[in-house]
Amino acid sequence: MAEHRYDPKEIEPRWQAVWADERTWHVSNEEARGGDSSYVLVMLPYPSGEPHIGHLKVYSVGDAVAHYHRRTGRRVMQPMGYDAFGLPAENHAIKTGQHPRASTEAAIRSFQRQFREWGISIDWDREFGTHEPGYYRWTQWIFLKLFHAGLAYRKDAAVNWCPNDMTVLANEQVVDGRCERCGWEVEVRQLEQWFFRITDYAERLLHDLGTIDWPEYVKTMQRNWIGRSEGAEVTFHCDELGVDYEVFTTRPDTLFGATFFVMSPEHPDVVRLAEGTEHHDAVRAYVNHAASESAEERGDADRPKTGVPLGRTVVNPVNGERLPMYVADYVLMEYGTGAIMAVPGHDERDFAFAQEYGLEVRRVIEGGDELPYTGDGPLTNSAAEFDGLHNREALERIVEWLDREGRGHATINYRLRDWLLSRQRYWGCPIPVVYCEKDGPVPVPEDQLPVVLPDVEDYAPKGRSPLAAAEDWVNTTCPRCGGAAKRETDTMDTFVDSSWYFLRYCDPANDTAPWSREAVDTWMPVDQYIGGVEHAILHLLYARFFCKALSDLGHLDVQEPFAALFTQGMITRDGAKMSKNKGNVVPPQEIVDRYGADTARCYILFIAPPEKDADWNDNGVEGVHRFLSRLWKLCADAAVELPDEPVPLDLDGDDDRIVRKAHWAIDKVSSNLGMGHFTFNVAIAAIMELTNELTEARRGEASPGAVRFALTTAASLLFPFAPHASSDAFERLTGRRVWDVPWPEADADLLEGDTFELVVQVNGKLRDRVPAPSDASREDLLSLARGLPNVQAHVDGKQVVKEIVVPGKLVNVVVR
RNA sequence: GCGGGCGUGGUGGAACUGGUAGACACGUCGGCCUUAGGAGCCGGUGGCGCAAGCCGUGGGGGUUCGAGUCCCUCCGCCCGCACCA
Repeated sequence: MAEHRYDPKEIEPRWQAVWADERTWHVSNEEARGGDSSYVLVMLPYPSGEPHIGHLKVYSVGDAVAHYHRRTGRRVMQPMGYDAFGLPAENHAIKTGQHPRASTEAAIRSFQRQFREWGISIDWDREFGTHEPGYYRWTQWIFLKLFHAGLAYRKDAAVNWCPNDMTVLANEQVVDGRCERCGWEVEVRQLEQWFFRITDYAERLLHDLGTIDWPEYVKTMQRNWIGRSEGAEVTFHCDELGVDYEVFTTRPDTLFGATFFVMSPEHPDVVRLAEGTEHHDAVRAYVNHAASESAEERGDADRPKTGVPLGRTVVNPVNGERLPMYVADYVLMEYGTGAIMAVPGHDERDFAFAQEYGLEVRRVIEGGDELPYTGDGPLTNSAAEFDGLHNREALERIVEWLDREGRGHATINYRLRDWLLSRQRYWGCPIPVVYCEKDGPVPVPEDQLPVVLPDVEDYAPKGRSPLAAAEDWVNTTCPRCGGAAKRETDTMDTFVDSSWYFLRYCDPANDTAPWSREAVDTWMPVDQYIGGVEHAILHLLYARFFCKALSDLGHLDVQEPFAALFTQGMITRDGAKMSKNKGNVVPPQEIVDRYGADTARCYILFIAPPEKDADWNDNGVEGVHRFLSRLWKLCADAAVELPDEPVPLDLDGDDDRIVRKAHWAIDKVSSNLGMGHFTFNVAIAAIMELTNELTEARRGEASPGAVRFALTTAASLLFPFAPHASSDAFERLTGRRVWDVPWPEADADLLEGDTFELVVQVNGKLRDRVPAPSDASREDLLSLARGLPNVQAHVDGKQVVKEIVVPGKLVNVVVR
């Protein structure tokens, strides 16, 4: 007997060399245009240190999908790149003085090496890093396109500032009042910054969620983030200052219940309003106090309501009543207009405030035992023409009335804010703008791109970008007038870099345009996008926005970049997130060194359905390694021991069993990989079952042809999960490259046996199982069932009420 | 508070439209082989019971010949959002 030993250390590098030498996974745009193509994309990694176990998981998932698509007849692009700008490398530079480019590129080399060692089928001809001038030149180009379209603009606004990272943040990067990256409490600062006008796209970003195949919870998160609400804008006039104030309300039906009016402490008019009243000092003190509080303190809905009167009034447009004005921090400047009409009878927050300050609470909707009542019902205490109307009906009438009178109109409000893209940091894409004393902000002309990021001595942020110190670079001339000018020293949010990288993969070497239309038309949209949940809002929303904006500007023809999305769960250790602090990190390199990449990949896919979090278990790895070892050895032994015969025409005994099992496995694995299914754990279990069947058959009477067929099938089905072992076993058995061979197809005739196991129940309880012919009639099955001793024992002496037959499945005899 | 998801052996998890609950694997127990093994192979393993059998998918109720799956209700856990007017 041949003594083959499964040795991944020998097998894996050998196949990796083949794939590298032959550029097996390269696919040209020309090839893709010729046939059915598929773009399988895993979110590009941020290269820092070494890849971790999460990378191994996400690329194992992506690779399984890519391989399955290829072998079912599609031309697959699976590219790779690096989200190379970013704070960790810069912080490392501050600590060590090492240029962020050096540490980043070292990390990239480590990622590259490990991706090759894992055998991921990447088209390396399309690789890039977002920090390369050849890439960010086009990031700047996109900025200019958006600028010229009015979609990139500069404004002075209250912005989120992270005191630890020393930079402003986008709204999306503030979680619970803290910096999404470092966890520090965010402060509010008034600064002039660059924004992308993503709010112009709020409606489309919301609506088009209906057109894409994404997990429902991700869509829900995006919907919540966009936060559409329908209502009305209503004008309240302040006589004292002769100014109109608009408020947004979703409940114009409660207008007659408004008893006061509240403005946010950040509202620019607050202090001016109080001027000359006895409340002026108190208002200033309140505003200053609010500014000193963190977003987290401010955001607490449970704390008691506070506020100060402004000493002014506004007029309620529906009834002419004068409402006292207040400033209170429960009104947010960033939502609506920064001012509200307060209806304490029908709003819990307004009610709490009214209680605190002894203000009138008026019921204008019937219903509920006590106030505040937030439900529906008929109007009361309103105007004669509205009283008695159901409030939903009254709502529309009141808005119509406001509209006619010019005091308001129906409108839609969104929670979404414009995307603040400026960052006061060094290691990012320079914003291609110069400031001229005469012409103001002037965009750098396209033919002068890229604006290259200069080297600096000191990376430490000092409240302004470290780039400001690069004086030779900062001082330039105005492209418009030729006079002295200074460059923008902020860099772009790194989410800008990653909002279009999937387009660049389509045409990565293009040096006259970011992409050709033909190239993106060939590949876009991404057929299957795969990545972590943490990007449910940030990256996935920004990328969608970019696609829509670039399409509107005529550079693209896709509204949605990612037709289907899959989000994978985390790998934990002892139930906790792996982290260096906890000392529970499993480095993929260690597992790959010990068991080989195939074992590592299979284990991670076998452990649980990939969308779930799963706990790492060292023993589980051993089990998967045993399986691969057994299957590979069966194949390697059979290749030399068993003559290469065809499968016998008449199947019986062991031959019948293993050939049918092979077809069963084909069916099982295919249905767990196809049509957006990601149940790799079940697919791998099916290959294990086939392997177990074959281990047993080795002791039996199976013919060489049948065994070879079943083993070849097992090796072939294994390919998406363990490409090295699969390629090796398959080649030994057939002399062919498994990836050149189409995915096996199950023979429907062999999926259905001549006989099946009839389940026999009495009163729904299992009483026996007997083999029955597949083509047996209902009557045959019934009489077969009735004849069983165990059935008779439960039927005797009782009356048969009903008999249920499910052909091919079961018989249920109902007795009383 | 609002929205979404989940609850199955000692463990991770299977179970297509309601039709054999627990596939596959880990662990564990027993055996073989070994000087030895944390290697390999073979077999058992939801609970109770000598057995026939009974009980079992978070608790309770319902629909059905038949419920892990459908409906109602309660409990527990996870995730997202939250002073959003």
